[in-house]
Amino acid sequence: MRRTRPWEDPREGVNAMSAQDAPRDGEPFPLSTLRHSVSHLMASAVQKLYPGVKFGFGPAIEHGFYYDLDLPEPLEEKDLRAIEKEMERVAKRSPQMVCETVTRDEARRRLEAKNQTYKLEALELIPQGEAITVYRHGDWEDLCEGPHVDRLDRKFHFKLLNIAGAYWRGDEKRPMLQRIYGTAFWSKDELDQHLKWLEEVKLRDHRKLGTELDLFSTHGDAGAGFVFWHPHLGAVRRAIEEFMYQEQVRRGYEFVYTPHVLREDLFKTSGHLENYGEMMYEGFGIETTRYRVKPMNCPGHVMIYATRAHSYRDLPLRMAELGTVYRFERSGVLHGMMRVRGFTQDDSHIFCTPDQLETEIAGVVELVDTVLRTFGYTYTAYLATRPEKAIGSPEIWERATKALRGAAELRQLPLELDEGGGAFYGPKIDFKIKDSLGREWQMSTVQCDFNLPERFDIHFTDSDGQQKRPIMVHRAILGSMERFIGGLIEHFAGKFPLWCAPKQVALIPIREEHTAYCKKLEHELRQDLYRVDCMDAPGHMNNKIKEAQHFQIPFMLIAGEREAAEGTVAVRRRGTREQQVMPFSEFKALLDRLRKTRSLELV
RNA sequence: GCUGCUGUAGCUCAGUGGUAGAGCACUUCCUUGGUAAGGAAGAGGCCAUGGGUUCAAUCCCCAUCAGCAGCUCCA
Repeated sequence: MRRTRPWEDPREGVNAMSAQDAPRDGEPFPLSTLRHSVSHLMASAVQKLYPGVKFGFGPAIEHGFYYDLDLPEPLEEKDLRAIEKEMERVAKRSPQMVCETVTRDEARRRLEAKNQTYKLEALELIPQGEAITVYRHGDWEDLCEGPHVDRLDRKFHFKLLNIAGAYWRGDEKRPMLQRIYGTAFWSKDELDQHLKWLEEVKLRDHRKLGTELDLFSTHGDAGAGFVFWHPHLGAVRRAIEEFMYQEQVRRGYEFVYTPHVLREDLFKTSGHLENYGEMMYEGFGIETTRYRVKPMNCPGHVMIYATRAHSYRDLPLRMAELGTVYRFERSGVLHGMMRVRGFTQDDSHIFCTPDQLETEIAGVVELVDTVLRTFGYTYTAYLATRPEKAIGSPEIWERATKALRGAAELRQLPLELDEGGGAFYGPKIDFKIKDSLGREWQMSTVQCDFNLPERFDIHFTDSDGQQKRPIMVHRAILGSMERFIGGLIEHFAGKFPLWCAPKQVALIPIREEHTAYCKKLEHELRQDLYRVDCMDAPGHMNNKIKEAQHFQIPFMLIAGEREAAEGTVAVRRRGTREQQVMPFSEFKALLDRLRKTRSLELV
């Protein structure tokens, strides 16, 4: 799953960008043009302040722009403020932007004169015969295809946001430049709104909430990239696992468990060692044999399939496992729960005949829809077709791709095309969800695989008595528990719906003598498997209310003399300050309904 | 892994070349309170780890580990 960042690369962000990109409000230029021009403005200001600077690329991106720079000294946060000031000055002093078409030789001559080595390389990237343009304002000019705004003294607002390293041309073998990210809008209001959004993103960060709500931890002492689930998040995970278990059993899945450590030879057979070896941890010996920790669950499931002969009547076989896998990730990419070295996939492999492929995929598409909607996610599906390097005959690719399309049609699922984006072993549909902050994530996936059945030489006996090759469908709905639930923390901002909330009910006695009543209710709810806390430690009621609120507990039940006498509870819903007195039985009925329907609301 | 930054109490963070502080949390006592912080006292730190520089290092330098913003790569 990939996260689309506020300053996401334009290749990823094209769709999101186009929506806000139409010129409006009498502005003759689209927002992306403004941002591209502001990146030029920034570059020229940097040039003024750091005369030796060399320039890389400086495009507009989804939420702003960046420019890559080669500077002898590392920039600091405070330097950005100085650059912003200089930008204001330059915009005032030399607002006119001019485009000039030049010959290739002329462009080269000018860049050489300024020793702009990266730009010279960029010049070589422009195909022969294409127009070469230079954009200039004041005494600063840039090799650039444009377009740009006409004047820099138009009314707009910008802010430089952060500094980071970035490889020249995105290639880790090339030098690393310094990248300054910024953003720009036509109105102050929109800029402020965007900055507020960035703040909100920060507040919801699952790592921050993870500490505040006592959800999970990672430990340098225990090793980077390994998640410790605390009781609170354990409850969330448990609820979601049960939900997934039920939904899958309903759809004919059967649950299996496979070992975490397997013979190295098995990964030779599966091809993982060859194709995925860099992601796998070193092997180790047990007696005279080499073993590996599994990076994927597929070989284990194939082992189970291969234990006996299968008839076409057995198929499809839908094998599911919450399979924990371990993969090597470079230290710099680790990120809270989102990018880790050990994680549990809600994995499944469907062994089916080519004829069953379409129906099976349609079933997965339906399951994806059910699950994602339960969490309030909307999503987009992408059909990823045959890449350059692929195994399997064109006919079978054709057939599988057709099955994917057919399944989507059956479920009335619109497909975006991701040409050549398939795995080498088969085509797939990926689902990108949109969270409550409007960010896109790659999550569910359903993939056809012709490779593993071939490698493990598994078959089934068809109705004509012939031995045939089954197709394996790999599918994950949540992806991994770590990444999914990490995303969920941010999606809900720690305010989980009742059914999967860490603690569902807090019971608060007004005075110590009301504890017995609260304890009784606690017991009753707990017998019905509710996660409930009677806050009976000595201390003030107000403090307990504050604590329950801090932990985003959906319901507080406050009980004193009146309630104990009448068998009622004073209910306070998360997010409100009002209380509502009702019979306990009525409250219990509300709970039951919210849990049963997995309601996203508390009413 | 790479570039830059960071690592001080459970959490959030001040601070200093002469062995440390705040708020919240925690403990104890007082307070029995009807809906977002009652009062008082107390405990808690080998200042990430290992080297160096220095009479002296939490502070300066180097390395390691971990984290943060990105890049590259991914569930």
